[in-house]
Amino acid sequence: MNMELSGRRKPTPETAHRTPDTDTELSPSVGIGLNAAIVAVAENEPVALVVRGEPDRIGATDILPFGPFDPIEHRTLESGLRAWVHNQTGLDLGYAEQLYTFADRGRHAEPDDASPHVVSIGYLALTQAVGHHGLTNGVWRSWYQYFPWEDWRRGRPEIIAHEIEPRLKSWAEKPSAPKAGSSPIPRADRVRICFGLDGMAWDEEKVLERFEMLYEAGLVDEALRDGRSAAREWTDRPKLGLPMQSDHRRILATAISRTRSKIKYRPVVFELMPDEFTLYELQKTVEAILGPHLHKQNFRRLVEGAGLVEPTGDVKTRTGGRPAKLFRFRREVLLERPAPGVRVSAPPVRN
Amino acid sequence: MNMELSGRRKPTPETAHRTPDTDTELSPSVGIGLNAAIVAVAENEPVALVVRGEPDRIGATDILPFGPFDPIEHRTLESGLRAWVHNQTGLDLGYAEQLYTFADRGRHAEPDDASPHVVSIGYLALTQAVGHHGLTNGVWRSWYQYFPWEDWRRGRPEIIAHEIEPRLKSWAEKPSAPKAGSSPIPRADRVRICFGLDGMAWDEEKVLERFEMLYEAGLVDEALRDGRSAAREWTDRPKLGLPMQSDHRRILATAISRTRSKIKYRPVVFELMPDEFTLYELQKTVEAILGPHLHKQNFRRLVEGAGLVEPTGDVKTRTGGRPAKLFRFRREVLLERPAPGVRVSAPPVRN
DNA sequence: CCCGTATATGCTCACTAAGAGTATATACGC
DNA sequence: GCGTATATACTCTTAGTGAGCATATACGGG
Repeated sequence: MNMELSGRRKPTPETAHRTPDTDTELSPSVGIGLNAAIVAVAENEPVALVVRGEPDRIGATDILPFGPFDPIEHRTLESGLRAWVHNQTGLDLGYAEQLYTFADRGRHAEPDDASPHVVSIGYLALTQAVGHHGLTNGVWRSWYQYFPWEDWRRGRPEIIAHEIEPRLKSWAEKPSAPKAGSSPIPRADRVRICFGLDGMAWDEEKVLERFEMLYEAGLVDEALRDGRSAAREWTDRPKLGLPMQSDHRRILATAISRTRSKIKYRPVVFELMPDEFTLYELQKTVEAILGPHLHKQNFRRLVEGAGLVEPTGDVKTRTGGRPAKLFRFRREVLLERPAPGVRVSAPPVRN
Repeated sequence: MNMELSGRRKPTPETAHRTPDTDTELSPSVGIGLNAAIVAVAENEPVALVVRGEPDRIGATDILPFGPFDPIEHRTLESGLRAWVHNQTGLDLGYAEQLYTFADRGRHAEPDDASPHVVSIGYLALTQAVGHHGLTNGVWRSWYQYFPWEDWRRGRPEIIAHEIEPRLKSWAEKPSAPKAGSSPIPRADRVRICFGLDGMAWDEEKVLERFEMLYEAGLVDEALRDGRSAAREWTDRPKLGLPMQSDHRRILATAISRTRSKIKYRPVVFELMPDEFTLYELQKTVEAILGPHLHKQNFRRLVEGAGLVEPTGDVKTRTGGRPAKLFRFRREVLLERPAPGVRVSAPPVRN
């Protein structure tokens, strides 16, 4: 509501030099877009649901399901999102949470100021890739296709040492635009921290920071499309992951960050799992999302000790070895602990 | 950007039953409001900056600084927020981060459907209460005036046992509206978890959940104003904290939640501190925000061991005892650790 | 001037959680 | 039947954290 925004009253009589112009239209020509990053894990591969559109000027075809928010038709932001996702993909979302509201990027992309400005509200949804109830449109794509530098499952991805590290280091040597206010952290340090260079630990949660740094350095296609000068300055700009249309790749990066962080203190992994699963399957799912730094015995102790799962009594055979006990999510843990999750801690420095 | 929202292209040709009506106005009549929860700590009291308006229909006068987002004038959401805050209070914000975008509450408050619908984007800002550069309007109010049940500094607040617990328990006995989909957690369990009843631990981060539960149960004034039936059903509804106009109290609750959580993994306390401070002052500030569950010696070991502070060499005398060493924030910690913060863990169950 | 008090600071101990290694059990395939 | 792959159990070590005790230093009152 924000009644004071609806033109009834001025905020405070004594207020300052400029008060909100509450008697005229608010935020003229601002559209609100709802974007869904729908995440699942299929065969140990973390995937996101994308729909394909016509290639844009940088050849990006992939789009996250989206649609404008209509306050008449949609009771809430989230229900609007669910409606759009259903209409575009046939999927009925389960778990969904709001991520972030973006409005400040890509203004350069559309110099035509008559076009409406858009604020996009990103959502994260978690679901099972198989047993998706009625998917009619869209494909599941590994999120590491868009962010190959995030895939540490087979060790440190080579793209970091070969492509990213040298270019970011040369970018760091250029002077950054001086910002007003406090002394900013030098670029070289930001690079080190973001990408875990020179002995710094790799922090798997910094997905968004890394993508934004690559954007700022002009190293992802979207930066070129948006007319960022840093992008034009490269003579040998590599292809760092698949681009997406609009700022959808940034929203997906936010979704990955949030998923990686939330899995540790809320039992959201189970949104990605079938009803029954073995502990090994659960571990593989967690590793698909976080990276493979998990010790099998400790993982087992962790999830059982935290009361996150309970055995069903059945076993799964044909695993290639001793049959594995089947488990299910133990819902009662929600009633017992304030923040249950797969509390794996950061891996040691692996460079 | 979001070019596909700007009327240039349809999302996907093969897309489903209904595609976004991109040829007409997007999200008609949606205004975007920017709201700032500006937090400081003054004399060991956590405070928020509010401006006073005319009383609304429930007598609420307090408003968070706010204003509509204007995409022409404001380069980014955050810069728009800073402009509004400056204009309304004279304050130049330092640290600010986005909290959440609200759109789904209080529709009942304004049955006049011709009034524009508003989406409000909440921001959290942290600053020093003293040395505020040029505050011309607005007052600092303890955030516990709005959320007295959150103030555990003198033990468990009596308002929980006297007012909240009995009423929430009787509310929990009423049947909740059955929701479609998965089996929801019973109200009684939600109450226990939210407010740490019956031996459950108090989780100081659940500020928003608690406020929303009180709203849902009709126990805060805003619920009555919004015409929630649960609010009308109470014959002896108590006054649970000061109400605010619009949904600003909810935004403040979100801000407190975020502050309490973020202080643990990012060095944001220092935004609230003067340049030089004693460890005891730092501890008191942390306790003002989180609650007083800190062991002095361990706190000291924690912040020094984490490299968060460094001694200035000076001491502060007239402390009533041995002079205390003065410290300052050690900025280099940002370059060393991925997630530096005052990593205090949850207090033991205290009921 | 000395001593009580309040605060600051240092040290130690116990308990727990987490990383990592070793050993044993059980099914499947050749 | 036996090798192999996987599941499961047990143990060791180390780091972190909660908590208590001891000591240092200034201020104020008798």
